[in-house]
Amino acid sequence: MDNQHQPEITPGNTDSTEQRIFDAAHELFVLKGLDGAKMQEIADKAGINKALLHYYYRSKEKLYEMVAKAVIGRAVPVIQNLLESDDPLEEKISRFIDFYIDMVSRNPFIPLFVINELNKHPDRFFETILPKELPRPHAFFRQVEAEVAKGNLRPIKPQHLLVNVVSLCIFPFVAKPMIRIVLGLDQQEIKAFLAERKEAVKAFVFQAIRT
Amino acid sequence: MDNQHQPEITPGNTDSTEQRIFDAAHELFVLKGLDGAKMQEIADKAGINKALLHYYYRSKEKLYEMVAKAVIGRAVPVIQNLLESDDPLEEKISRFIDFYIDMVSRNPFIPLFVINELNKHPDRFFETILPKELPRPHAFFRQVEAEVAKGNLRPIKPQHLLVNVVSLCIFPFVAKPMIRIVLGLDQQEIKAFLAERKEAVKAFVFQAIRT
DNA sequence: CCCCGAGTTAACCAAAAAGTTAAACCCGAT
DNA sequence: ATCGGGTTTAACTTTTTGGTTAACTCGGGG
Repeated sequence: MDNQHQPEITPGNTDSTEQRIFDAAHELFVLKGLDGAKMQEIADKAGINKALLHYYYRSKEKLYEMVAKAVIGRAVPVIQNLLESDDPLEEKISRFIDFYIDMVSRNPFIPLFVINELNKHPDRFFETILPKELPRPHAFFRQVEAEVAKGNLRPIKPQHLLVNVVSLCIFPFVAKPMIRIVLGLDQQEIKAFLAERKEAVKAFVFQAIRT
Repeated sequence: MDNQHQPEITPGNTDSTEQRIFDAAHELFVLKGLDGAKMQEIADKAGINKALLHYYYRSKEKLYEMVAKAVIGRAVPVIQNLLESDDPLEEKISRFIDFYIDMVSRNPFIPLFVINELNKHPDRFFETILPKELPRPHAFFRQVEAEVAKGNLRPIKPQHLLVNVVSLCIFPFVAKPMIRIVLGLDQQEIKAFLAERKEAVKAFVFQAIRT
C-alpha cells in the first residue's frame, strides 16, 4: 500500500473491480470535477491499487470520459419521453416538474457537473460525450403553440416556457447553499423549503400560463 | 522565461503588476476554478514571472481567497439596495430582473463560480469569504406579504417568489451551452434568445403573481 | 557616484500526482 | 501439477505544479 491517505472504502460494494472503480470515479468526479478528483483518491474509495485504474481505464481522461458519458446519457432518454408523450400539456408539464425535481433532489450535483463540463470543456463534450440522440422538444413546442392559438394559454414562446420550467426546477437545488444563507435557513428548514418546490413551481407556472 | 506554454498576455493592461496579477487570476479562477487554474498559467496571462505571484500574494490559496472575496463582495451591496429600496413591489421586481440579467449576461461565469465555491469549499467560504453584510430580504418579504394580504397578489410564499425570480434570471445564462444544444440554436440565435429574457421573465413572473 | 530597496527574473526544489513496470497471485483448463 | 491468462500489487519513473532562492535591474536619495 503506497497509501498515505485514509482509505475509507465505500462499503457494500460487492460488484466487479471495474464497476467499483467506475462508481468511485463517478462519485468523486461529480463531486469535485476533473481536476479536483485525484486518482489516488478514487483508488482509495474503490478499495484498490492505483495501478488498477490504469489497467481498466487507460488514463484519467478516459475514465472521466466514461463517467461523463454515463451521467449525461442517463437523463436524456427520460426527458425525451416526457417531452414526446401525448399527454395533455398541463399534465405533461406537471410530470416534467415532478421528474426533474425528484431527479435533482436525489442527485443535486449532477446538473452542476453537466454545466461545468459543458462550460469548461465544450470541445470534449461535443466530440466524445454528447449522445447522438438528444431531446427533441419539437412536439412540446407545437403543443404549446397549439394551445396558445386555441386561447387556452397566454401567448408565450414555447422555448421560454421550457427554459423557465427547467430553471425553476434545477436552479434552487444547485444553489441550495446560497439560498440557505440568504434565507437564513437551517438544515431542516432548507430541506422543508425544497420539498415544497414541486407544488410551488407547478402553481407558479400554471398561474403564469393559464388564461 | 521558464515558459513552455503560449504566453498570450492579455493586452491593454497598463496597470500595476499587482493589479495585472489579480486580473489574470480573477479571469482564470472564475473560468476554471481553484484546481483547474495553474499558477504558471496565471503568470503567463499576467505577462510576468511565476515568482511574482508569490511575491505579491503569498500562495495560491491566498490569491484565490482575494479573488473569491472580490467576486462575491461586489454583488452583495447592489442586491441589498435593490431589495431594501421602497419602490412599489412590481417596480422593485422589475429592477431586480434588469439588474440580475444585465450582470449575469456580462459575466456569465460568476454565478457558476460562486455556486461551485459554495458547494466545494463551504468551510473556507464561511470562514473567510462570506462578507459580514449579506442581503437581508426581510423588507422584500414583508412587502410581498402585505400585497398578498391586500389582495393585490395571488398567495405565494415570498421566499419562493424570490427564488423563482433569481432562478429565472440566472439559470439560463449559466446553462447557456446546454440550452443552445437542446433548442438547436446557433451563436446568433442563442444571443437573441437570451436578449429576450428580460421581457420574457418579467411577463412570466407578473402573470404568475398578479391577481 | 554609490547604495538601497522594491521589483523582477531564471533556476532550482520538493511534493504531489499521473502513469508504468515487473513480479506475484489466483484459478480454471489442460 | 502446472500452464497460462486475467487480475492485482508494490515499487518505480515521469511529469506537473506550487513554492523558494539568489542574483540582477533600476531609479531615487545621500
